[in-house]
Amino acid sequence: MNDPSPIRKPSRIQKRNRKRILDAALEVFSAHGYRGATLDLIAAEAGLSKPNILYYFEGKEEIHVTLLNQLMDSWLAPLREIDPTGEPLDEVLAYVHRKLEMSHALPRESRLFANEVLQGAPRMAPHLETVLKPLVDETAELIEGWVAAGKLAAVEPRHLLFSIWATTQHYADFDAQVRVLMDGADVKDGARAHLDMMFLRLLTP
Amino acid sequence: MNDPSPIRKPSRIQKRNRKRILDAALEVFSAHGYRGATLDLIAAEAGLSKPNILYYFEGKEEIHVTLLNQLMDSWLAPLREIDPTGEPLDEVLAYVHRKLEMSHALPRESRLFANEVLQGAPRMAPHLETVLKPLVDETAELIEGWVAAGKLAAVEPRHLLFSIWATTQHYADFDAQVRVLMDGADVKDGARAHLDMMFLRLLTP
DNA sequence: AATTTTTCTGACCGAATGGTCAAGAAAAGA
DNA sequence: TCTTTTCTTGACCATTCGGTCAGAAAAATT
Repeated sequence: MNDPSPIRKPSRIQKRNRKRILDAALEVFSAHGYRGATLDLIAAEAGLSKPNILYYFEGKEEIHVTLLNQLMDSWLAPLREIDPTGEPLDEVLAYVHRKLEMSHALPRESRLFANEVLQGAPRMAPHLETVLKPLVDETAELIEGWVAAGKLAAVEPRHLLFSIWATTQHYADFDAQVRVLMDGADVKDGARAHLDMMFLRLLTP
Repeated sequence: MNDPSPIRKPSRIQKRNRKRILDAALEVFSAHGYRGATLDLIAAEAGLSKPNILYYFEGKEEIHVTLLNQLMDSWLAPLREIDPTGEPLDEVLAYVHRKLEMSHALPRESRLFANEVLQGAPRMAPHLETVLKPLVDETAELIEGWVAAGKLAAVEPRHLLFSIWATTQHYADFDAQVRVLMDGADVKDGARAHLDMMFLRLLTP
């Protein structure tokens, strides 16, 4: 009676406003962390009143969780695109490129994720277990197969993935530091060339 | 009159309690971020009353800033230890080891730093400019010299440093994720072997 | 147009939080 | 021992924050 009915499909206004709220929340959560973000800030950013925010979402936490759930999918997409039938070296390097591209195109998402994991992933532990882990296990097996077939140099697949994630997301997550140290210089192309060489040298059998 | 005199040298009790407070604050700030940390939590962790905390520090922010300033020194120590007269490849790989070792021995410090930079380094921007940047500029020149002398493969020094920081600190900052994906397996030795190989292959001329 | 349903908001509320203060307890100094 | 200084705390305070609610405004439905 006081709720956007969970049965009916969402109205035009509902779709528009939920989108506005989630976009504003992404901005605020990624910039201030979960505790640093306030409903008032999100409301202001969204151009809506605070009670109206709470008309569309049950509370601060639900907004955050919704954001994280949505993120997980797009965040893992590049990993899912690795083609088991492709040329191993090309596939991994293309994955590095996709991750770097995402870090550049979606820095807020990267920081939202980083913030959550930094705090111990209190609101995302189940997702890590049920969504991320199986996908990583599968990918690890694939890479092990490629290594065994002599298509890639001997690497521990999970540590390889950690290295790829760490180096690509670093440009989004530590942007404040990168900007200080690279003042003005073109970061993106330099990063791409560097990571390309690094993983090429690491993985060439 | 209400302040630990800034002129006199600190008493035995002052030294002990300031240390307790900073240690407790490191624990709390690194686990919850600046906003998520509360004086009550810090006080409880330190085993002191809240007003007593505020007898030794002017406020929450001063504790945080003190912590960051102290951190900066020990954090950059491994970089300062690079010997310009040493064997280039050995020097860089030893630096990687030191950073990985720190990530393992001082994860709270790593997360404190990560938290701060993630939020845009609001309380540390000056330090990054005045302390970190000059040191990085100097190190970059050193590495460029080594590259020009054919002692190292051609790399962009700053991106190399980013890669080293990102990959080593990842094990502390994203520990929650690493633990999920590596359940039980020995992380430390695997990481060391992996990073060793990665940077060896990258930097071998 | 009349009615029902959805969307929106001003005014509030209780809890949490950073911080203050007067005065007591403990050390240190004489 | 007596006095002074340092250290400690219970009781408060003002603000912020997540959240509620009654009812107004706007859409949709009839």
